[in-house]
Amino acid sequence: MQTRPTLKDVAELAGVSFKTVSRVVNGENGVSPAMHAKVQEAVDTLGYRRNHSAQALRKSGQRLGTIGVVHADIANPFAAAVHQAIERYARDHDTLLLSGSTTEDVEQQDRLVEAFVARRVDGLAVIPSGDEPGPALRQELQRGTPIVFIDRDPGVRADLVLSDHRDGARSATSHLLAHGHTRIGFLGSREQTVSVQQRRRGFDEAMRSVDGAISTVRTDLTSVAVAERAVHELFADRGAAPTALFAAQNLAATGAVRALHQLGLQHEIALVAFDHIEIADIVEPGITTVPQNADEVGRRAAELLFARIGGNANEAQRIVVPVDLVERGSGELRPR
Amino acid sequence: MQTRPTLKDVAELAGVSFKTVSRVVNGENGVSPAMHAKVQEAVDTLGYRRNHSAQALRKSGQRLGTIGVVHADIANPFAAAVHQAIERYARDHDTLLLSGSTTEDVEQQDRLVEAFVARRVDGLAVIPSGDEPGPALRQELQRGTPIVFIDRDPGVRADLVLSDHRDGARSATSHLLAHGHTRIGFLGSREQTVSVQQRRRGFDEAMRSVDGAISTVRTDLTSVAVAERAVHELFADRGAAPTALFAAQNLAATGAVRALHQLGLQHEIALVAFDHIEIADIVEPGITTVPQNADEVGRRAAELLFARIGGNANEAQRIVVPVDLVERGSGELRPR
DNA sequence: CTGTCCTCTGACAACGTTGTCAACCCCCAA
DNA sequence: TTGGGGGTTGACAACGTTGTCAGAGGACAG
Repeated sequence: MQTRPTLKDVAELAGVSFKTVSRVVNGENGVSPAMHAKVQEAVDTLGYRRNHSAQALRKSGQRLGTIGVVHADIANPFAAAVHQAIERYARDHDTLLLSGSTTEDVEQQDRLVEAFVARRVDGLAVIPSGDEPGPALRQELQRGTPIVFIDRDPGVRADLVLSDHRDGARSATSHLLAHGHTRIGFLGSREQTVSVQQRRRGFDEAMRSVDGAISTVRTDLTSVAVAERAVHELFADRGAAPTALFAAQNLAATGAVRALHQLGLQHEIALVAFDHIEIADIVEPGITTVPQNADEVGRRAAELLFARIGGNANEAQRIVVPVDLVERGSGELRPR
Repeated sequence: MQTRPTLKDVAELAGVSFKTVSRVVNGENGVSPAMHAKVQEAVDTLGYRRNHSAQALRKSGQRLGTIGVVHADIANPFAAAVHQAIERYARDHDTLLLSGSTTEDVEQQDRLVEAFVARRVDGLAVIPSGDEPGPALRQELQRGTPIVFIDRDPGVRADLVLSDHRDGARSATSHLLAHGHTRIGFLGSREQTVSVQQRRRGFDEAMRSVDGAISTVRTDLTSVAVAERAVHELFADRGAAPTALFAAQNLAATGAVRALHQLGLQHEIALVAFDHIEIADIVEPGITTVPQNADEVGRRAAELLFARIGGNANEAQRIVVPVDLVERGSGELRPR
């Protein structure tokens, strides 16, 4: 990439001072029409684009119209939907998104935070990995950098928007219990992930409320394939196996559905899945889910973040977006 | 956000010149151990982070470790998967991703390109919207800015990585024809989208190769809901309706599957879908697909882009990633 | 003991932009 | 005719960093 034209280059071509070009480029008034036209022509000829770094440097301390989004896994449909919701909001505020994905690695998360901070983003939206922030993120929190956490409690006081994991899991589990199940399997993804821990807690609470209810727990089902295998193992011995499953995360849910179908058990083993599943209503039986509202989560998070960036210094807020169970058949199967 | 500490602030605290701090921060040698320790302590105390804008400005013309990714729709699973593949590659090259989504709007695409260029990204990866680039993008191409296009032919000479849309559509359609169908419906998303045009072309070619084959074409099915409705309409009059469907895009495919199931036609009307569908093997019958290899597409695109950034000045390359049909049942249904 | 070289440190300019201020020109009123 | 004022334009500093260069001081050889 060759060097780009600067204000000075344009000025030279137009035969004026570079400050005048700056005025034209920024649409400031106090430039005569003739001068404006002459400069504009030179700008177009050279294809001048303002150097954002120089501008940012000059106006350091001010907002620059960029926020950083730190994902745990951008390929997760929930994360992608949240991303889109944030972007939609940001666009209305003339703000761009820098983004990165940590693959659930706290160190990579810190590296991203440092890279974003070095670029002097106006603020950060973080879907936190691990159970607590790394040193870099912690320091930014302390500095008062505008930060909003999404989907998972970061374990520190800060703005946070998340679904009601615990209540969703509790109602999913209660739903299964209400349909007569007493042996229920819990399928979780990364055990370290706080949101999953919350769902686990909701599950446990519901199970404890019924005498004699027996839990079977499988965690660290971090991909569709792993979850699929786990369910196969679970039903290798039908005698001890649960009669219903609560899949606490979308990938685990997909794996579970797949395995149940492969085993021909989809009409016998009840299933409730946390999070949205694309064609939950097409499979037979339809999959009862507790879908998250990614749009709402993303939008509320963006609102909080931009409020902070705008100078809001109130106490940290915690927004819990409710979730509601959607019956589609799989969760209403009764034990044989 | 209050102002951040600068080299000068650290220098003052440590009682040295700011140039010495610069040396320590950059790990340059020629600093005595005692000095290094003293400075490092001050750096840690203040939580100094280098100002990327200033660094970028000073070394203008050099690479800065940021690339811009312009999506047409980041929430599309294919795009998200490509994004992730690019990021994985970029991370190995110490490069960050700036990203934005155009919602298929050429003007928004140009706005994003300008914003990225203003930030002096090292290069751009673009999933192009519309059928030709806007003026800003066009200018960057002319400037020789490293740019790689993904998934869709942009209509200009430039590096390009895409799936073999035409061949995939042709083989999908031939597959249906080979199973005895002569009335086949084409379900397309945005008609302006080049990749969809290519799939349409492949479909037409296959249809023309068989005497008496009748096409029914529905396009601009831009969401699952719209596609669903279109399929309902298509089968309002069973007499004239096709006996098989080729869904040329993932959202259209999902809509089609949903409608067929609602109509109870999933065992009568054959269906082949372009692109990956998450639980294609779970529904009954399984959905025969022509999946794209998003990982491969993203990786190859990143390779091309980084080669350009690295100075490769060879002629523009066009990489076509093959696609292969996967039989799962829905595409092998024969007409009644 | 002196000169030379090497190590460490600092002064200064420059990157491209914007804010401040001064200078200029022309017009109009006294 | 002259002075003042408004409208334009330009000179210059500053943002925070890195590259260049020079200077200070110590070690070592002659």
